[in-house]
Amino acid sequence: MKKAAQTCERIIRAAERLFAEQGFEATSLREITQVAGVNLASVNYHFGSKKGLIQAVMERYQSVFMPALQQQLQALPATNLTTEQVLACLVPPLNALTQVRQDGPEIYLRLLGFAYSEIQGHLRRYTMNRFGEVIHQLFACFEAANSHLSADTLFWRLHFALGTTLFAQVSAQALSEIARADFQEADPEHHIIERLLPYLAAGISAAEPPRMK
Amino acid sequence: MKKAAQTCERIIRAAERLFAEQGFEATSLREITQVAGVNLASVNYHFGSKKGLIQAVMERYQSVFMPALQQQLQALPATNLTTEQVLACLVPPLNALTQVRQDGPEIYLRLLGFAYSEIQGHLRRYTMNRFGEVIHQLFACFEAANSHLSADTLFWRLHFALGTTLFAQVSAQALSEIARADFQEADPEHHIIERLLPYLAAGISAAEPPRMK
DNA sequence: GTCTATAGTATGATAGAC
DNA sequence: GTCTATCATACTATAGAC
Repeated sequence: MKKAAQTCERIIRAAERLFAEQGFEATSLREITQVAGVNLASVNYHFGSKKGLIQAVMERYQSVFMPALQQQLQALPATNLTTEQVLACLVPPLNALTQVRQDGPEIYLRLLGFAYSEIQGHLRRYTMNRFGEVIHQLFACFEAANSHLSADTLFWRLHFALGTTLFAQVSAQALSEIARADFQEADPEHHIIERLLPYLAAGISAAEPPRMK
Repeated sequence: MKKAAQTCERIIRAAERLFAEQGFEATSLREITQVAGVNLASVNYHFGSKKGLIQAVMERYQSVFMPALQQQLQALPATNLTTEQVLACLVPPLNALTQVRQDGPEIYLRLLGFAYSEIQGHLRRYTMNRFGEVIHQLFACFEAANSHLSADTLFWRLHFALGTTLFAQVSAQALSEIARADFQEADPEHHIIERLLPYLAAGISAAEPPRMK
């Protein structure tokens, strides 16, 4: 039947918007099905459970983002890597998410942020199982670009950078409103990523501080 | 009666631990009262509502942290400020939170993180009303230390830095476990703040990138 | 101040008619 | 595949006895 695919898509599109706005736990199946204009029971029919729906939503983005990232990483020069170059690899895969949905890049980062801060352990496990290899490649590139740093310092800084990005996106809307009021900034959040990259690159590559005892 | 103060304190101490571990929404009054060993109804008797309890928990920390921060800021030199110096002002007030509770510094940062990412609008309003002046002083110091940056760039970067810090603390436990496994790091999370400061300082003060159109 | 009992509401999930 | 109706469960909050 044609109806099924239509219902699935309506559910997915409503769910990803609401999840990105409010987080996973704060969004109820009732809300999703109401916005989607479908019956409450259809979520469980098509996705088994709320958890299944969450994974289906993430899968749509990861399956575009991760291969695109892999491609970018492989196109990097083998020597003289810079942190800026590696960070720049993340931008095209992010922009490619517009093919999933018009505002796909923002949606995906927000979903990631909630996945990380809510204790959705199953999501982290699922991502590492499915795309662990790409993630490791990305780490290796950062290591190549930062040979002046010890492995543990780089590890922490990369997670700081991930945290900065996710947090920035989750609070992007609120911050944009404040910024607009304070500085007459017309820019919507499209350019947050441009503001972010210099900050991230400088933070990641900062000289290793003397280790105090 | 003596009983009342005891009950209040048992509730507060249980609540702040659970809130810091799981977030505000994910922690139920049932869980809190069970851990505290008091009756379910006593929360509403003593604090009026769950929202009232949340504010009482935050107030205990803010009322120590904010005056200490104000004192640090006033002791800063009037000229030649550096970003590192301003950031360093945040450390003693944070450490002072051990007087609220042994693990007060970690607890407070985690509470802040959840307050920020969950849409606890009332918390933000309450904090700005109560301590807005100190926050503005802090911003002014960062401006003085970064005259090479435009006001809007600095605004974004300070929020990035706040995000980095909160996110780092919320994921500190998970990251510490991974780090311990990967690098035989014995350090518990005590030193996260030391790892954080160089990253933050470099990110905040990074040269302004050429503005692309 | 403390307790029991319960009202009132919202959730995820499912059985069964169509 | 879709719907209605409902179950089982969890939550915040409160009334009223002690």
